[in-house]
Amino acid sequence: MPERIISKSVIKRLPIYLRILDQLVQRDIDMISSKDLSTESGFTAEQIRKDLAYFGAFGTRGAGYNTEFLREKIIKIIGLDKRIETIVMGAGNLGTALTRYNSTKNPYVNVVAVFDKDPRLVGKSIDVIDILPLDEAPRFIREHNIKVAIIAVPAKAAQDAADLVVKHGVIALLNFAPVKLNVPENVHIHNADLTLELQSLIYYSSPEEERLERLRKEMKGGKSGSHKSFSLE
Amino acid sequence: MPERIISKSVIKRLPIYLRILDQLVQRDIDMISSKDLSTESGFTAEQIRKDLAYFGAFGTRGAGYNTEFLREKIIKIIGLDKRIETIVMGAGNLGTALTRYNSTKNPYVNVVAVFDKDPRLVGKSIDVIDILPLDEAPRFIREHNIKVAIIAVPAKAAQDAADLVVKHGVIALLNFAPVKLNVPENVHIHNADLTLELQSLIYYSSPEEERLERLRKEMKGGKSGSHKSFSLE
DNA sequence: TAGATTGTTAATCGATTAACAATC
DNA sequence: TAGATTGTTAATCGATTAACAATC
Repeated sequence: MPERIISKSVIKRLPIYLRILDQLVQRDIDMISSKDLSTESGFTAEQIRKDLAYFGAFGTRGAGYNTEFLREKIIKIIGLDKRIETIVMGAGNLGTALTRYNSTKNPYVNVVAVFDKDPRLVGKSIDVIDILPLDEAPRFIREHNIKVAIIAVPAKAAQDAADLVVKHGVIALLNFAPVKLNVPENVHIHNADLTLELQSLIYYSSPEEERLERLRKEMKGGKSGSHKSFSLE
Repeated sequence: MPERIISKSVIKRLPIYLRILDQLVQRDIDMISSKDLSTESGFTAEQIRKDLAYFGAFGTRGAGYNTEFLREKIIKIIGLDKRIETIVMGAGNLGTALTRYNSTKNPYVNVVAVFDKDPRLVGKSIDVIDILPLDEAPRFIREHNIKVAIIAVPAKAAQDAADLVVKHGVIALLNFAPVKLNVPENVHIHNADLTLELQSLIYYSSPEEERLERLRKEMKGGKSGSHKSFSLE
């Protein structure tokens, strides 16, 4: 049943496998077992085999996976076989960092333009990528058939930026603004809210015992006073 | 049983609830139901109630949650009640963006120093935050009792940067470098690999039918030729 | 053939959703 | 009291892990 929908968790692991395969191919290693992929990726060998098996039988029993072959397969599965062109909304520090990185070091995705509303930035460029005014975005998106955009504008401007690009054909957004964006349901959003990441990390920044002690204390303070879950057991 | 370990998925949602509560408190709204929290956050009301119930009974039946009270609780649960000081390794565009954002707009976490090995950057500052040379990091981490660090250096330098900060007391890392970091098991890592985010988003950047068509084609090309999962059913 | 490793099915685990009694 | 909404238990769903037959 190829028409089964593949879960997001599986899709999220594919680029990790791909990166490892890139390195293996580069080092002229041409076979790898799920066990070795496990060591490299941190996922279990069983999970890796299962993930790959959703898409076909790409390995050879007794031998493992041919790195070049598997790499090509994953590239095609994700849809990275044609060079993907994307745009960045916002030419601040974050937009600049993302543009720089993805116009040189990302082998599969290319930033082809950056848009900003600040007239002092417009006309400049980030490496060889031009910073264009916001109102040129519609035409650019259409002409280049842009499907993916990165939102790196301030929170207040994020919904407008999203609306603008979606209106002209973008259907996948990587959102760095700390807001929940509302988009039509055919549009996919990945939120990369760095503040949230950092805050949830704080939870783990004290030693285990301290954390549990803190929780125990907080639970005691429950709204309705004493409560059965405080029992020592 | 307060000593039960709380799952990562729950912890990841807490900062989202917190942000909403921040806004509600600011707007002087003092009660909110799980239903309304659901609308704001996108999670189901049941899930929100369940998440909160792990930590205690913070609501009032028939009425909902007191925003200020719940906000305080979540702050204490995450451990954001004392102002958290963090450092950024790497003063490139990404490091600069993260420093800027988290020294002004993040209400709970503060970047207090940035480290870079480039002598041309050292001595400068990002807003009011000094860029310090790498070899001052050990002393700084100890003196300020830094527990959280953000890795924003190039891939090649990331493991060294992680080793350095961990050696001197850091136990939580937010890693932006596109590499798997090896750390002792008491150290927590959140990976925020923007390249991977972008690549997995590409999977969703073509319309559903096209995606399935692509998969069907790829499966046909399985290593070992024809294979039972290609059947039309 | 013997050894290795895949692909797949079954078992387990964990997280989400549904339902509802408790209670404000 | 009646209406609303929580907190909690039970049911479902989905994802991971284990086991092993298939096969290179």
